Amino acid sequence: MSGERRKFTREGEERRRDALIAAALDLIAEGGAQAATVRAIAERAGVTPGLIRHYFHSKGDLTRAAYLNLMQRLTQGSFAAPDHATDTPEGRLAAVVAASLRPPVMTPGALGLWAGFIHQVQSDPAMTEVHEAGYLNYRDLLQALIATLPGVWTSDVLRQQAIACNGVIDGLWLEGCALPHAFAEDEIARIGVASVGAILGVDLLAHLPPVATKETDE
Amino acid sequence: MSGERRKFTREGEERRRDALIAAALDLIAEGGAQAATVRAIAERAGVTPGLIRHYFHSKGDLTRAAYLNLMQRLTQGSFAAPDHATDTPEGRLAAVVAASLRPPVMTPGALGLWAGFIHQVQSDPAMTEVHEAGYLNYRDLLQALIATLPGVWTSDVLRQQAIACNGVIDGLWLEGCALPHAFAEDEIARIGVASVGAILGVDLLAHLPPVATKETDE
DNA sequence: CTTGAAATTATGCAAGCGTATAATTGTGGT
DNA sequence: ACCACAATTATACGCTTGCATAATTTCAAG
Repeated sequence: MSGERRKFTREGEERRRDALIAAALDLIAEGGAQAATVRAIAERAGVTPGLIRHYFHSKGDLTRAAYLNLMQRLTQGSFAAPDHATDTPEGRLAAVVAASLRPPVMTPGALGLWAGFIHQVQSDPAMTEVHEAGYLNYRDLLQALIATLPGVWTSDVLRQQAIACNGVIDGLWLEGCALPHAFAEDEIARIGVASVGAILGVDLLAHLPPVATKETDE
Repeated sequence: MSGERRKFTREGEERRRDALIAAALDLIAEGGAQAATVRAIAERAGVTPGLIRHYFHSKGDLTRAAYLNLMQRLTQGSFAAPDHATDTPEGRLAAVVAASLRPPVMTPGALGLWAGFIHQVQSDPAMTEVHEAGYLNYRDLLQALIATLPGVWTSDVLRQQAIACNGVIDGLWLEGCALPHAFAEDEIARIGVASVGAILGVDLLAHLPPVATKETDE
């Protein structure tokens, strides 16, 4: 009657690490950083707590790995265009902005996730570096896209435009995540595309890609 | 030799509540929500932990009160113009935007503080309400300011402009808080004023108020 | 079929958490 | 000068946390 020892199967190291990271991100998104305890993460990943310390030197290590993973997926989600049939610079830019302000990038869970890391980003130098790299990477991609637009600007102006566009996108992303029901369907994406266009002096709204309805990606 | 019982003085209820709230906000800003334990808050406020439950029904109660306090101070910080000698609509708007993107509103601690509450804002209906009210209040003040600008727009366009302007401000605030050293002195404020101007089709940069140097506010 | 190393589980520990409750102390009214 | 009451401190309890370590199980190689 005494509890039998739990059966298990050996998995590759990579799969286990990924599963643990995914579990941690899930929990942070749902319940904040405080909900991502060692025990909860293990349970969600289908293992026992001790295994975490077998794959990660400490909980902080797992946290850092999870944040890196998150940043990569966020940038990819915005810049990996699903089917940008449009081949004009305006069309590509509008597609990136819209993708950043729609699911699955703009999601209540995404905001909680991001917020759950902020303090560690500010206090842990290693995470500050990851954050800064991710931010600058996103902004540089955006700036490269802006540079393809018709018109010529100095690199200084270009930089300021990229910062400003990145700002609108982030700010609208934030508000759309925080108060989803305060806006109409796809309203944030439309406002974002229009605003980026206004900042750059280009009409982007005409290139707003339609919201994907039920496409099974793959 | 056994520890003598600690001396204390009675304070007014309001002062004690304020002190506890201030201590909680300090700790969250410094170390995230996890650092704001009952014991740490009490120590920071100069009292013993039990007193918290004498003034607040639970720790969650204290947290809610602290968030309300924070939101009020943030809005006030942006809209309580210090010395807006400028009396033009453009000048007033530029002053609000600039104030939102300078200390003491734009501060590393402010971001940590805000992020520390996000999850509770999303899960606790009472805090969702406080957040939504604070957001809409800020946006409405902004929209009222925009409406005083020359030119006539439909209320629909006005609403979208307010959302967009609020978005740039929030986004730039976020990035300025998160990566203070990634931008030049007052660069964020300048970009913010310029971007809001671009979105509204008005030249606001000419009205950018100078950064206050050493004025002892009072 | 055995064996041995690696992966996984199980158990335990010290510290910290929020909360409840009892014991004291300061203070204004009489 | 006292006294009662509210403000404050002190103590204790049950629970959870991250981490360390020992005991087992899987699985591939020989």
